[in-house]
Amino acid sequence: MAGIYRTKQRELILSFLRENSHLHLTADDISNHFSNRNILIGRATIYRYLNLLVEKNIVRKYHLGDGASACYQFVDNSSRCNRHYHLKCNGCGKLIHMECDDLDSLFCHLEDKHGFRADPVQTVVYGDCAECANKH
Amino acid sequence: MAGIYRTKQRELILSFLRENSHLHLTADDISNHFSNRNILIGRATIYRYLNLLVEKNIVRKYHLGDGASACYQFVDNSSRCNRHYHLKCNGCGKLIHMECDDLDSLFCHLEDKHGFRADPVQTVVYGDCAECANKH
DNA sequence: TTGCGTGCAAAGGTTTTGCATGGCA
DNA sequence: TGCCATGCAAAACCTTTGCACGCAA
Repeated sequence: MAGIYRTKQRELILSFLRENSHLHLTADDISNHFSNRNILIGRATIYRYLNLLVEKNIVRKYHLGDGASACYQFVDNSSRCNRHYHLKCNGCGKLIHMECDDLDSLFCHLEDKHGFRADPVQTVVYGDCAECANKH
Repeated sequence: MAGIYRTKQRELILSFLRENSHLHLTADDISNHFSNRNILIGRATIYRYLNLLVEKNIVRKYHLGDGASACYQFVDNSSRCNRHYHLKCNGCGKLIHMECDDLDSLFCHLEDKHGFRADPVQTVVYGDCAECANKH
């Protein structure tokens, strides 16, 4: 059985994720955040705890773009991040958080008509943002 | 200038991708396919050629799910794979290729109203398929 | 013949694992 | 005290790079 002890490191990591629940953080971001403040948390601890949190559905794991490293995001059920959608621009790499009723209804449609319960938090739409699309 | 020579290896890799344009293949899949047939193609060659093909928009690169390795898919402009959408089930891992007019209009909406030119080929919707959703 | 393409090996970056130690309950 | 969690280092994994050789044009 894992995840039953409350430790300093876990509190710190979880707080950091919670305070940045609007962002997609890499394991590296988390590691750097603490090493910059001279707080020592081993990378292994970070990875182990992140995997635990993903299993418990407390954080979400993404692979954004071609980058090799995974991103993690706190799942805040009370925030709007559950109600908006993520668009990732191939041109500038920008991640857009967008609220849109049409997208809401689309996800309902997928569930009602196709039986697929899509997860807006986890899904990322790739393409080109307005600025980058104009350049082409 | 790269990609100007026609070699045996490139023909083999491209044929394999084209014949499996409905699948998302990893570099490992490609490597294994040939090594199983005692055809020697170095991994470096595979990666270099795949990157070349991605640059030329002949294949698409994905990161599906939590897996660490990237997937590649031949872009067949004459097939329907350009007109349908990909749903990935978190439960069973199944990749669903779905055609849907509502999704078509959504992508138009994103471009018309939000200026975001979404790429349906590259975008994957995550969630639970009908079967897996019922289990919960 | 020229110069790109290849294979091998080594290096690079990210994530996982083994092990002894440390710390929560 | 028992057992999980931690940190370190090493390993595992995927991908890229350097280099000498091979091969297409």
